[in-house]
Amino acid sequence: MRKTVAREAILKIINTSEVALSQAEIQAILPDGLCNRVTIYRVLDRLVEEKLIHQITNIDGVVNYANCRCCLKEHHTHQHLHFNCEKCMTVTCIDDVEPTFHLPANYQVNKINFMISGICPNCKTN
Amino acid sequence: MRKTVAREAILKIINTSEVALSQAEIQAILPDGLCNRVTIYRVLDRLVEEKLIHQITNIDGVVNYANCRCCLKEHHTHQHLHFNCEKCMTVTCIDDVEPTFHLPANYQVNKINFMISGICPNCKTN
DNA sequence: GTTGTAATTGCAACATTGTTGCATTAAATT
DNA sequence: AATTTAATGCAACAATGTTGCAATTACAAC
Repeated sequence: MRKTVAREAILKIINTSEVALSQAEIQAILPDGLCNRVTIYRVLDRLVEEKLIHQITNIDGVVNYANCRCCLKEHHTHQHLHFNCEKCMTVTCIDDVEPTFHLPANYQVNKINFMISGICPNCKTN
Repeated sequence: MRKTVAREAILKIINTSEVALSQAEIQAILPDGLCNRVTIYRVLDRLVEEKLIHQITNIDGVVNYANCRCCLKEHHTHQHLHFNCEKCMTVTCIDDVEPTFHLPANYQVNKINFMISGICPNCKTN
């Protein structure tokens, strides 16, 4: 929970990004040599623990991270969709849509990860 | 699409399993030396293409495969939940639940992957 | 401001999951 | 039985993520 250079830089990248980002993408954005690859993984883990960012597993298995803008108003859940465009490869939160589901009794829910992949409106028209 | 030993063995394992299985799990079940690790990946890819099995990406990023028992009756979609127990680590189809969602206009949907992780009824009582 | 300490980082090495190119083998058609 | 081409095995690679440990740094106490 210390305010380190790596932590601040990574948090800023995520908070100013319109899309969810993977560790590799964050590393590419960070100034070269600002911190080690492993540090990024560890900072991301901590930020998720502290519930400052969301963790989203893409359909291709890669973990993405996003800010909590979309959830600030309400309760902090991940119960909204994420969309992965197969063309521009971006992962975005579909903020306004909260899918409804009903689990059989006795299931304890810890994490929710709803992903849809396809073509986003941007890529569809262009 | 040839009827090979590897293909038949892998398909049988998936079709008789109550839970979704990863490549590693299938390899562990297969008789030792029946086929190469790479062959398993390739057979699984083909079976998915031919829509004989389902592909599910777990929250931990590992891809799992399951049969289509639950979808035989209706149209062939993946629009049902999958549950990953954090204790027994199994991935199961929640057959009867079809979550509803509503995407904004102009999104083209190709794949759906709805995962929930937590504790399954079995592990909860035991 | 200096010191102490515990969190954080860098590095190297490893682990897991998945992919690719190419030569070899085998299924199935004739 | 011969032919064709899909399927396989092997080796090598690639991407993503993890771990142990020594070195560094944030920050609290003095």
